[in-house]
Amino acid sequence: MRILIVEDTSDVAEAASASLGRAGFACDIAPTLADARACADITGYAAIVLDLNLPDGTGRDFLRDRRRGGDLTPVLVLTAQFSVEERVGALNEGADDYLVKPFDLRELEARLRVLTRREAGRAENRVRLGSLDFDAGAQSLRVGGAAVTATRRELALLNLLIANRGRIMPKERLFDGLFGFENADVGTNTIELYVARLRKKLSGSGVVIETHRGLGYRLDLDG
Amino acid sequence: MRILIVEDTSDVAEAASASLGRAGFACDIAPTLADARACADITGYAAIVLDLNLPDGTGRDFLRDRRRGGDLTPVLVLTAQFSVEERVGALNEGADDYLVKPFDLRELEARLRVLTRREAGRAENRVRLGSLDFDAGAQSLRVGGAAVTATRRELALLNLLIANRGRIMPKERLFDGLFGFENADVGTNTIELYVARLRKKLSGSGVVIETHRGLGYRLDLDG
DNA sequence: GCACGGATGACAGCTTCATGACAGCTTGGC
DNA sequence: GCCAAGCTGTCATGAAGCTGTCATCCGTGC
Repeated sequence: MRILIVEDTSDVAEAASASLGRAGFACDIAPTLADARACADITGYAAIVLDLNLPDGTGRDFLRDRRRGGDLTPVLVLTAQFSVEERVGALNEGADDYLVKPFDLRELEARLRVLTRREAGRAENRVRLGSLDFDAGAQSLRVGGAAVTATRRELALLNLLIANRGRIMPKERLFDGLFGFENADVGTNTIELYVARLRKKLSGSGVVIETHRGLGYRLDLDG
Repeated sequence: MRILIVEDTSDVAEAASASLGRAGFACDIAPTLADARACADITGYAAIVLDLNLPDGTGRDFLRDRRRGGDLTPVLVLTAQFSVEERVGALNEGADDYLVKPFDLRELEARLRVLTRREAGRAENRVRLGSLDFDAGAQSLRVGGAAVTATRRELALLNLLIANRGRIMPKERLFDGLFGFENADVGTNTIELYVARLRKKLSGSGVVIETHRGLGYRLDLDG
C-alpha cells in the first residue's frame, strides 16, 4: 500500500511517514504541489494525504484537477484550522476524509486504513481465509488460532496479496507496493525473499502463495 | 499482442519492454524515428508507445505521417514534461492516449490494455466463452470453474486467439504477436507446439482451436 | 501411395525462483 | 548513550520448470 504525503512542513511529513511506515504503508513525501503532481503522474497510490496550504498553491486546486482528470484515488485532507467552510469545500471537491491539524498519528493511520480498505472492497480490516486470521488494523496475524509474529514488510506483503487475492500479482507491482521511491535501488530478489519468509509463517493455514513463473505470485486458498 | 516502443533512452525502453513482456505483450524497441518507420512498415502492431523527443526528429512527425498514410494503430504518446500544449497537440494529431514521463509501468500496462482491448471491440478484460473464463488483466484462466495454470506464452497465444475469435489467424500473425524481433530466429514449429499445449489445457471447455491447413488457426466455440 | 503440413513426445538449455547464511542497520530497553 | 536483539536486504548456490529444438508420427489431399 503506497501513500503520497503532500505536506511542506518536513517535521510533520517525516513523522507521518515514519508512523505510517511502521503501520505497513510505503510513503512518498511531496513538499510542493509540483512535486505532488509529478509523483501522482508517475505512480499510483492507495491514498493521498493532502495539506491545503502549500508554498506553490492550495491543495484544493490539486484535488480538483485530479478529480477532473478522472483520478479516484482516496484523498485525506489536512486542514490547519477548524474551518467549516474549508472543510466542506474540500469534501465538495472530492476529498474522502479530513483531519484537523495538529492531529494524532494513530488517527491518521486509522483513517487511511478505512480509505484504503474501502478501495479494496473489503468491509472490515479483519480477513479470515482458511485458518488464517489477519487484522490489518491491529497488524495481527493468527494461524489456526495461534498468534504468529510477522515483521512490517511481511505484513505489508501479506496485505497486498490478500487485497488482490486470486489475482496474479507481478513482482514489480508487489515491489512498488512495498517500497517507496527512496528504496528504489533495492534488489527485486527481495520480493522472493519475503515471499519465502511469509510462506513459512503461513504454512498449515490453508492459504498458499503460488508462484507463476515469469508472471508473478498469487495468494489463494489451498486446493 | 505486439507493441512497438519508440524511445531512445534504453533504460526506459528496456524496463517497459520487460514489464510489458510479463504482462503478455511482445515488444520491439526502436531508438530512432528511422527504426520506428522500418519496424512499422515491416510488421503490424497492436499499439505503439511513442516518445516525442527522439534523436532524429519529433515523434509528432512520425505520428502525423502514419495517420496520413491511413495507419490506425493505437498510439500512446510519452511526453517529457507536463505541457498541456504538447499534450493537446499530440492528441490532435491522432494520439489515442498520453503519459507523462517519468511514468509508472503499471499505468503503461493498464493503458495499453485499454487501447488494445478497444481495438478488439471488447468491453472488459474478462472473457467468457463456453466454460472458459479468461481474465487478461489478472492473467487468470478457468475452465469449468477450475483454475488452470498457463505460462506466459500460452496466455499470450490465448489472448491473441480470443481477441480474433472466429477469424482464421495465419501462423505468421500468431508468431508476430508472440515474439518480437529479438526472437526472430525461433522456429515456426513453436506455434504448433503452443497450440497443442493450449488445446490440452482448454479440453472440455467447449472452446476449440481449429486447424485450417495452409491458412492458420481459428478459435471458436465447439460445434 | 506419396508428399506435405501439422501434431506431439522427449529433452537440453536457460531463465526464473527458492533459500540459507551473513553483514549492516534500526529499534527498543536500560 | 550504550548495548542487545531482531529486522533488512545482499549474495551465492542449487532447484524448478518454462522454452524451443528435434525427431517421429499422423492425416489429409492429390
